Amino acid sequence: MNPKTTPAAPAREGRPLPTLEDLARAAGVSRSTASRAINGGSRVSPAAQAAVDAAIAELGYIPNRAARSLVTRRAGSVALVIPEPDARVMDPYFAAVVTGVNQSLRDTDIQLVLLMSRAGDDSSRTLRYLRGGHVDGAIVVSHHRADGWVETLGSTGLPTVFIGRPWDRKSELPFVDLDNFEGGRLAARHLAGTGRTHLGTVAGPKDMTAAVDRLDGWLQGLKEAGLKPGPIVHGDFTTAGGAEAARKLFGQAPALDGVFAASDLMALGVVEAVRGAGKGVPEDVAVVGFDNHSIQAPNGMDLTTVAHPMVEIAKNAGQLLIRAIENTGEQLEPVIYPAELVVRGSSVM
Amino acid sequence: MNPKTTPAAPAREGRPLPTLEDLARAAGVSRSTASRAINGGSRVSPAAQAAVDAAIAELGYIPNRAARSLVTRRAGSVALVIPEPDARVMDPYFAAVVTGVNQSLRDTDIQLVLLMSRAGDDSSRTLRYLRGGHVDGAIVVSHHRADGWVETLGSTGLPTVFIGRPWDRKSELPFVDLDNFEGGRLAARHLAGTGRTHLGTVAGPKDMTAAVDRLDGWLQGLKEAGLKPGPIVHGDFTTAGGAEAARKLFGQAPALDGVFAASDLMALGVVEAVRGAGKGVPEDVAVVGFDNHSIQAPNGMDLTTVAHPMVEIAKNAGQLLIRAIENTGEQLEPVIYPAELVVRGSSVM
DNA sequence: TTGTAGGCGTTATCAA
DNA sequence: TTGATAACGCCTACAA
Repeated sequence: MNPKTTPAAPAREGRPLPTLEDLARAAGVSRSTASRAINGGSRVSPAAQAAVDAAIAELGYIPNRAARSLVTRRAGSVALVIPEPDARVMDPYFAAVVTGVNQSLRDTDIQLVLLMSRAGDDSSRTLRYLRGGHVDGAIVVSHHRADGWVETLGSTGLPTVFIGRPWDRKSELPFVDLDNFEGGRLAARHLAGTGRTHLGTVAGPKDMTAAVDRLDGWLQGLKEAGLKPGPIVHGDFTTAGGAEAARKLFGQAPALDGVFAASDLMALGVVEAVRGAGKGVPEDVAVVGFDNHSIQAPNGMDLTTVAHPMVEIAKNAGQLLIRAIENTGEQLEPVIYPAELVVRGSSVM
Repeated sequence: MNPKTTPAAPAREGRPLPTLEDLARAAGVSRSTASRAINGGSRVSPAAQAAVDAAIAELGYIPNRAARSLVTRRAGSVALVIPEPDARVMDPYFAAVVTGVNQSLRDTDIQLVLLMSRAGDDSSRTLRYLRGGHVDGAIVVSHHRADGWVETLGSTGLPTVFIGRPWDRKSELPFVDLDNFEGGRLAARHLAGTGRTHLGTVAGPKDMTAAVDRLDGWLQGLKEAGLKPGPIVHGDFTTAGGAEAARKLFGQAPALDGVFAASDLMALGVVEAVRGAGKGVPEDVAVVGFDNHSIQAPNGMDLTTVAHPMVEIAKNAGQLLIRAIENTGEQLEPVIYPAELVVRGSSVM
């Protein structure tokens, strides 16, 4: 508890906002009746309801949520926690997640707030926010191994849902995820099935479960197909990272005829690198990505990829969170979406 | 006041969070002393302070912000309002804005929350959130003509700063912006100065001041140079939109030798379209963008553009908001950054 | 330096 | 159907 520079607290100027008291007086009813009229209006006479409604419009009354949440123990908002440096906050993946979560909240009176806690930054500020009763629950996305969100949130009792399997397998916290393992396996099967034999891998960050699971599945698939895994390089899920990784790959093994990249963005980088080296996709090198971002490589070539219904997954996470908040005592189980391969031009001629 | 589906409110399970009362008891002091120890510790004996600190650690105490804000009238957080459909939420511009605002809050105990209110969606939910005392102030970015944020927020008294000049010129609300008019003018001067005479325009959305100001400045610059404005098409600030606009442009006037696009993303689309038509940049057509996003066109050609220090601008907006919240009564003036042209390969040979 | 008492705006309980 | 009244958790004069 040592706020750095909490600014002094001179109350804001201007007329104070109207309170329930003011509203009740204007409507000629008691505070309690006004309160009931505001919240659904059960056991309120039509006359009283009308009077209160009129007063609301006249005064521009809006309930003070701090006061309300103090007694209801509900904040009326949920957080989407993004433990990424702000630069990466804005990639298509997060756009999809935001879209999906918003969809799940559409018929609700719950407001979504995005919380970004930079790694290395004082994430305890975010934690205080989360635990201080500002939100009724949290969805954590893009969780990294060392960020500690699982333990931290798990111990607070704040309803929490992860998008993407969290690291701590013992954790009881529910999550929604794609079957990343199976996705990797499908990629291996596909490339093996089309006759590719010298395969390289551009894996994702080692500290994210999605990357690890995709890699594990891919290796398992290769094994089942009787193929040896070729060189493996880890990228950061970005296009530039994918290109760089691909160059390393071909530096180690110039004869590769197939590459699996753990994200479409990286796959795009791989395509660039292959072409930059004067080779063709898919004639010389087949490329398979992951996510089905419907990105096109520069000259209109489409990427073979593993479908990843991110919007749907995020939406499901939102619904799960709502159930966790309403907490009927039920144990919420993880939800895992099946993986599906989408074959396009980058891997078959 | 008619919450759609406010879920029933069964309090969350589990042990209740420790309260100040619990803390004080554990520390063997009174509530007030505990409170003082928590908030800066003035007039607290070292012994009492130590006892309270120990109890905090032991209990994992975190103040309930709803209760606190009820009495202090401070929420400890500010909102960044983004009135865009969630799909567009995640472009580089917003990434820069988030980065900048976060920087301004770095030494503060204030948490930044992102609020996205889709156009067409019930933005009153966002408004209730804003007015309900959940935040101490708001920064509005990407404000559109019809979204009503100026009037709405202006009337609430909530400290508000706009990034980008708001529509309502009468508004007293402070804002931070680039000198977009001058930026457009610089672009015109530059193209005229390099001998281009048949100029096309890819303007931005008509309902955003940045787009309008850039266009006005550009037209003014052309006038000063004695050039007639060629065809004008409005795009949506995206690459695809820019390409489409460029094709229309060349459909109307095939002999264009220069194009000004009101954003780098659109300029990129213009470059694509020009090349797609078998012409060269800059030999046949010079292209000038806006924003200095340091994007490269596919084959490594760099864009001439108008610099737009978005991070810096957003940071300034955050600082302005903090001052508005601390409100020493001073009238906060708009801040306008000078425009600067960055000449690169897309406009000169 | 400490503790007591009152109030912030709302909802919930319980008589009337 | 209505209206007192008591919390909710915290801060802050004020008095000790």
